[in-house]
Amino acid sequence: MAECEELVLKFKRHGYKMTPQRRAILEALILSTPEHPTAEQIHEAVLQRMPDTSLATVYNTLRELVAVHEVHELDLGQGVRRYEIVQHEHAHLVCINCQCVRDLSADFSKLRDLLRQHNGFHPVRYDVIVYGYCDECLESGRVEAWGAGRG
Amino acid sequence: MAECEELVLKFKRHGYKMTPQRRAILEALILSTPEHPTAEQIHEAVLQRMPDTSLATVYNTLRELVAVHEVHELDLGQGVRRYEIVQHEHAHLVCINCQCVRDLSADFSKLRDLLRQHNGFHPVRYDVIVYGYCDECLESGRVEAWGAGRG
DNA sequence: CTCACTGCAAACTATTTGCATCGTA
DNA sequence: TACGATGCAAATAGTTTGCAGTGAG
Repeated sequence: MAECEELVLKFKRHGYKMTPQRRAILEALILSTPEHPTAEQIHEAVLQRMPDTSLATVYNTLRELVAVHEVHELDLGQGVRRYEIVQHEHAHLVCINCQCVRDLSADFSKLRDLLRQHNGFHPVRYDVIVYGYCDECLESGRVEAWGAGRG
Repeated sequence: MAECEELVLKFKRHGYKMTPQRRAILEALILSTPEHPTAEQIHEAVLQRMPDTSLATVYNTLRELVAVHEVHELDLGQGVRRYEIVQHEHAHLVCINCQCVRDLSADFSKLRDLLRQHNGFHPVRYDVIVYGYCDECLESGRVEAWGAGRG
């Protein structure tokens, strides 16, 4: 897995030591990035290879990866943070029924233009989240009151 | 405050009883919406008029307001939820230094178009967050390493 | 007069931290 | 070998919940 070695090198380049736990965390992260895993989910994946790894180590490593801008921490309004390897610009589609998360390629040029005009704020990062229902939920009838909208 | 009576009526219309605590919460929410207050901040404001109001009541009322779509709950990646009265479509500008939050009027038509093409997801709500630095922070020199970006 | 709402305190959940031990560079 | 990384358990912070008493409709 070339992608993994790349990430390992980047990590070392920042002065961090490479341990088996950290390598397992990086691998789990790469393999599960499309699912936008939580720290817990990464921990579960890591446990299969390194049964004694603690959740605290996962959190610590993730914090370091975020600090060196190799990983994005996502707050998608679910009360849990999710993580993804830094990649091309995209929006997140969050299903408010099954909580799954998908990517949607999109460029934020219009938003950037708007901010360029609107003096007074200096953007660093964009987070575009769309809440709604995924097809799987709608088709399987798991969403009851879809369309009614009464609380 | 006409806006407040309107909200009170909407709230009653959903079958909820109106209590002095709830009225104070609605008023605090209307007055402080531009600041995108947290539950704590709303609680503090409410305490000035109703000194015995509990934080739990604030949370409960906010949950109900969110359920009937009168209020939006915002998760801006700060570890706290913020609240705002539902209003016109806009993006949020979040200062990663002082944590202040501003609105930016913007329409999400391009994003909607993109989603219409991209079958497989049924949008309900859009959340556009821009993280960066506000002018106040940059001008006052409160941001040290601005531009360097080294962790 | 009833049942939804309240305050309080305890529970919960996600995340962080302190500390003694371990292992990479 | 030295010092950063680890596991564990305890601490923290935001939010939710259970319960007995209160008050809006």
